[in-house]
Amino acid sequence: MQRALSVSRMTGNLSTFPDWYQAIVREADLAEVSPTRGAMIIKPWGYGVWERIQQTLDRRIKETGHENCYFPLFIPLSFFAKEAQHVEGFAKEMAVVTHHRLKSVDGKLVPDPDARLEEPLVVRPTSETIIGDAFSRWIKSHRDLPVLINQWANVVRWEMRTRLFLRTSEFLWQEGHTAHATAEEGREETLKMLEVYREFSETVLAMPVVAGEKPENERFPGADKTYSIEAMMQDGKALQAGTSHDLGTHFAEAQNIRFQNSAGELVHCHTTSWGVSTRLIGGVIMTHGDDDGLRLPPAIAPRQVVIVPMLRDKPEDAEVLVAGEALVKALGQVTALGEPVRALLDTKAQKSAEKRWNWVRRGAPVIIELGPRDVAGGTISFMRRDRLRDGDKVASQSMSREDFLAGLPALLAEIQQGLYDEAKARLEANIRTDIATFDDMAAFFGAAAADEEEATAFRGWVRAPWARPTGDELEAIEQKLKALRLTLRNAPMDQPAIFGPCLFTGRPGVEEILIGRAY
RNA sequence: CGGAGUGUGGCUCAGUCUGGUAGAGCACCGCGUUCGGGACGCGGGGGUCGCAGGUUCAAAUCCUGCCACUCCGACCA
Repeated sequence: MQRALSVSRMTGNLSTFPDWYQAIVREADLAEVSPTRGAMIIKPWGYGVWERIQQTLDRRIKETGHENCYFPLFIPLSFFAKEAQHVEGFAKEMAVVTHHRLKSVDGKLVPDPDARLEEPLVVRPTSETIIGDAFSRWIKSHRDLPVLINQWANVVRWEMRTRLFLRTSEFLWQEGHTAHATAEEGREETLKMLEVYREFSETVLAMPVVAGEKPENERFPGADKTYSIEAMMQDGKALQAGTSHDLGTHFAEAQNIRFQNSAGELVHCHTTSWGVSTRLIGGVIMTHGDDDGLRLPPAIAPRQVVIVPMLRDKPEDAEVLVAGEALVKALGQVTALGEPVRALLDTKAQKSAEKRWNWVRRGAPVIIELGPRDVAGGTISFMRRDRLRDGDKVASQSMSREDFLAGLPALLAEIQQGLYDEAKARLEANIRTDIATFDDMAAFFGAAAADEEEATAFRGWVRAPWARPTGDELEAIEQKLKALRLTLRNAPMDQPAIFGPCLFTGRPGVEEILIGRAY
């Protein structure tokens, strides 16, 4: 069987998975590496996916009472000195601006030594510090609370090794920042946004996740509690797809965010922050992609229906194009998944066969081939990207134009749901809950695997009770897991009533935790 | 920063050991025949062979230095 991609994601072992991922990013026209180290160029189709993510998530952020705003890209260096854990967490990956002018020296452009900034500026790795500073001025009274804001922005983290969408030195995200009067309100906000992310990921991205609390060692620098949604990729690895942090009063104390309560006392706010990034696109690729390329859930597909006109440099071409334009218009009148259908007539001067496969690779959910016979007969011939093939053949179907238009909302909803169900089944089938000892777990993850093929085979995750150790004991466990290339992912929100013994210590368990390999 | 590897047209790579006019497939351009399941024929454009030195009549090829990238580790939401 011919594949659209030159690389298969599943060839017995998963050593080709990274190649497959890169092939999709390139061949689905999503992004490319840029001349700037570690940063990516997001191409129109990839950016279109991001815009869909923005639109659908932004609506949810606003529906939960938040407002958008914008803070500066540059943050004075001194702002980071205020919260010790925070600076320790980010110090090693900050881009710093030290000069404001270039100078030509011996024909080479260099920063002008006379133009050194009094105080260096950090390109934001996240905005808690500068937003907290604003909060300290905005908030005086309990009547000012809560403050609920969000910003869509780019941030920079100077990572050692980068991968398109998954870890880049610059990435796009949204970061929500809120301030509350009480610990209880802060906790509620943190969990509310975690739930927004879970619902968004599952219904819009069709990407099932496990929402839970991160263990102490994986917390955001300066947070009381960090929660995450974790998605399982097709190689069995975990992708942290979104985080929500209960910052307690750490940042409020460091930045003097205080208010007078109704009793007249001056007290610290409780703050939160939460974010998702362009990494989600990487998650979508590794959740839904197949050997023919990307498969986009209709909710985030920039174009849900693409019409490829069958043109042959003959007089009837004009009729086909007219019919195609009319069809785009008619599709725009159809409402699916709560919005007008996004359709495109691909008039690019390219062979139709080529265009068709380009849209297959890009993951357009429904691809219509519109030829003279369809125009004459009033029919629509189309293929579903989620069920592209029937054996070796491309599975194409045909129906009347009326039936197609009437059935399209249900079709797009079915594709959306089908992609979710497929991923959900994979997630559920690959969380082992029957592993009771560390050695059994090590064996399961192929610690003793003789060859590379066995060592890189699909594993999934282990979910097991643990005693929630802390400090040095947790550190030791982390190191032990690291030797197996494993990490603690999160303690899922849905916990049973009783627990077996701790996988690591043998003591009575207090909750269940997920363990797996991660991106 | 440690270990390994790779730098040759847009992409994937051959050629390097054994120095002798820079190649293939795909992609791209033109013409023709095709076109509703990834077409074919003929013609064509495009590369200072990562960079800088050196050896030589002659360097992609040999020598020296440097740089970049990839993978593994370290690091990392």
